[in-house]
Amino acid sequence: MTEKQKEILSIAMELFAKEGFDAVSTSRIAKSANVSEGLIFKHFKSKQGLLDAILQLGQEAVEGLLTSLKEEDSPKEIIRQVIQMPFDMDEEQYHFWRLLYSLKWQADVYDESISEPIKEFLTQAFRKLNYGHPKLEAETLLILMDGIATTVLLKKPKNQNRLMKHVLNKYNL
Amino acid sequence: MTEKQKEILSIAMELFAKEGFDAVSTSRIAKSANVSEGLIFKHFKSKQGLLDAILQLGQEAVEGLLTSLKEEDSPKEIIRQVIQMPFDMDEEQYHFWRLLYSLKWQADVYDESISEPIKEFLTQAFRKLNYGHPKLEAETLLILMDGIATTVLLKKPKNQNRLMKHVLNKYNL
Amino acid sequence: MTEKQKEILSIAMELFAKEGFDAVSTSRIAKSANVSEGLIFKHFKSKQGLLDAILQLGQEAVEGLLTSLKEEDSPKEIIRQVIQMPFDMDEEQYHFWRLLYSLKWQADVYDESISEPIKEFLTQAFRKLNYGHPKLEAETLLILMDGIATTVLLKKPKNQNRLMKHVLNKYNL
Amino acid sequence: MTEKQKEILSIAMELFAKEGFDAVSTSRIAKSANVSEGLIFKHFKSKQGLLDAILQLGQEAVEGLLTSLKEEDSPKEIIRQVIQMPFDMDEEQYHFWRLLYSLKWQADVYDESISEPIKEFLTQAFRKLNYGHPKLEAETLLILMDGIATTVLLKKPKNQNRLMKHVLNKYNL
DNA sequence: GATGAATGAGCATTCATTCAT
DNA sequence: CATGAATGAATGCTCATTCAT
Repeated sequence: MTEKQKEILSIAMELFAKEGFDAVSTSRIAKSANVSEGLIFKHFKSKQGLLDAILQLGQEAVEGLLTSLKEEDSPKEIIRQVIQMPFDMDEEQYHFWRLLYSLKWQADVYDESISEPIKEFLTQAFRKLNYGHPKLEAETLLILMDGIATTVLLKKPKNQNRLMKHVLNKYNL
Repeated sequence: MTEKQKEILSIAMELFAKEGFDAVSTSRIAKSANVSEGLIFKHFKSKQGLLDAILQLGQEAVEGLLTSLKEEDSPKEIIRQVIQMPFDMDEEQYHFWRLLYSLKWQADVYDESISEPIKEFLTQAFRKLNYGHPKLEAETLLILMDGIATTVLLKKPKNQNRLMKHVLNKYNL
Repeated sequence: MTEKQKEILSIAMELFAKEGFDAVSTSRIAKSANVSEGLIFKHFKSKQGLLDAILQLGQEAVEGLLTSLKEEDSPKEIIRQVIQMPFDMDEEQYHFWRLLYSLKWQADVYDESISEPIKEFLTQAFRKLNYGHPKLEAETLLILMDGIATTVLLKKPKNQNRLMKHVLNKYNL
Repeated sequence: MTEKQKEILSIAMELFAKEGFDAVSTSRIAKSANVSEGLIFKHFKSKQGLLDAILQLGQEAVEGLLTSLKEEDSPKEIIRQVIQMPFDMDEEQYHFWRLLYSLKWQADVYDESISEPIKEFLTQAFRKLNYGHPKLEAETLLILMDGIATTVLLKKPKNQNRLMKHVLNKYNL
């Protein structure tokens, strides 16, 4: 992958994340990335192809996270890690997740495949801890994390730390 | 407001909700509503004006909900009502909220003014019930409700009822 | 049909005829016809749709010619009329036929439906005149007329009249 | 000329012939010929240069045909040879002539230089056979052959042989 | 109130072509 | 000889919007 290709991907992800896929034209991406508009299409075939490439890259990063979850077997630690997830993102991750969350609202794109394996881990963790409805408990926690991610992505709230501790506390962590 | 105006608003809300504001052209709205494209601009000045009119109408409906909260003074009842909110929406409300939630991700549009008064009610309710951090507790519950609303709007899950009961149970309701 | 629509059709036909469908951009047509480019698409949906509208119009004109052939029952007169056809075209017809002939070479577009009924008339005429192979004779004459039309459309030769008489003479007319 | 150059020429001729010069992009030629797009421009300077090279090659082949006509001095044989020309083409010739015929309709490209010397031969042949208007007769025959070539190139008709004999018969051959 | 003709800017995409390697 | 990254202009087409009727 060329330097320019990376530049295009990074700039496009940022713009898509901030303003939405439809609201950003390929011409703007080209200008922001200081390349010709044609180059985008040479490398990524279409605007959609560009988006796909971005998602592909993010997907791979996400899978890294999952591996670390997989290696953990203390149930408390698994729950703790899931709760902490949305609270530490670097700039790159921030853009990726913002993009992913905004895409969910576009027609047909909703895709739960990312959260499905996490739900599995959580369910087992809650079962080990003898929760009454481990699956429902896992779902509820994931939904809460979804809400937290949304808040973090949209409001960048100042009391993130207190919020995190409050949630950890709810699960006796 | 004429019959045609209502028709335009309703159709536009549905399309915006399902596919996103940017992804729906005024021409498609006109065709779907069986009116001329010109009429949309006669009545609503611009595409943005059309969106504003939709949001205005929804806002008024939301304020109705708030009034009923205001008249309630049992803290448990207030919390119960907030938790139940996302679980019973009719078709019209469904479109409105889906639109509102999708708009949050567009540049600059984020607007917490709707949830702010609810947060106030919840904080007071939790305080009356002697929760340790009533404000944080209110924020957390609202975030959870946000996550639940997202799930309901995007996945229309089948176990809505169990989920609702599970959450109510967490707050001893 | 608006004045502007007619203008677009006429200008487009001329440009397509002179330079070929692919070689003429919709932007050039718009400029030549003094209308906005958008208008072309409002009225004719696509560049292809514009071409179709042109062909449609020409087709109707051609069918007029056929009716006059149909009413003729002297075989000699039928043959004479067919031979004379390519020699008297006004400017409008000239453009139409040039366009039609140039389109034949584009992939897949070849369409003999126009000449088929004429071939039928000619075959019967030659049969009445006791030609040995009336169908083959009709085909040959049509092929010759095709060649003549090509010459007339491309070279606008000066000796058209002599050529016409020479051909008429070959068929004892 | 390298193998790759020949490949490019051959593929390009076929595509130009089938779909028209304008309708075929250099990128498609490159892909079809399994070479890089850059190579086409290295060898042929421009898309037009590529076309010129193709025509050049064809021209040389045509001149071969003329030499054999030149060596024939029986007038009947000359006429026979001209009539037979369009009826026996191999694949390569077929593409070349289809391309040449399609190019005639493009602006300005009409070029009679190829047929001019043949017209000369025919005129002399008809004169030797004491036809009344040898030049007009030559022109008419060439026009008929043009029509026949068009038919053969576009329709690949099944009765080519009967058609050829019918024409030969018209000239007592 | 309602239509539909008309616009001009912008869109994603493709084009022929150049050039460093 | 050959590639493939890179360009900038042009393409067909859609957009939100205006306006005369």
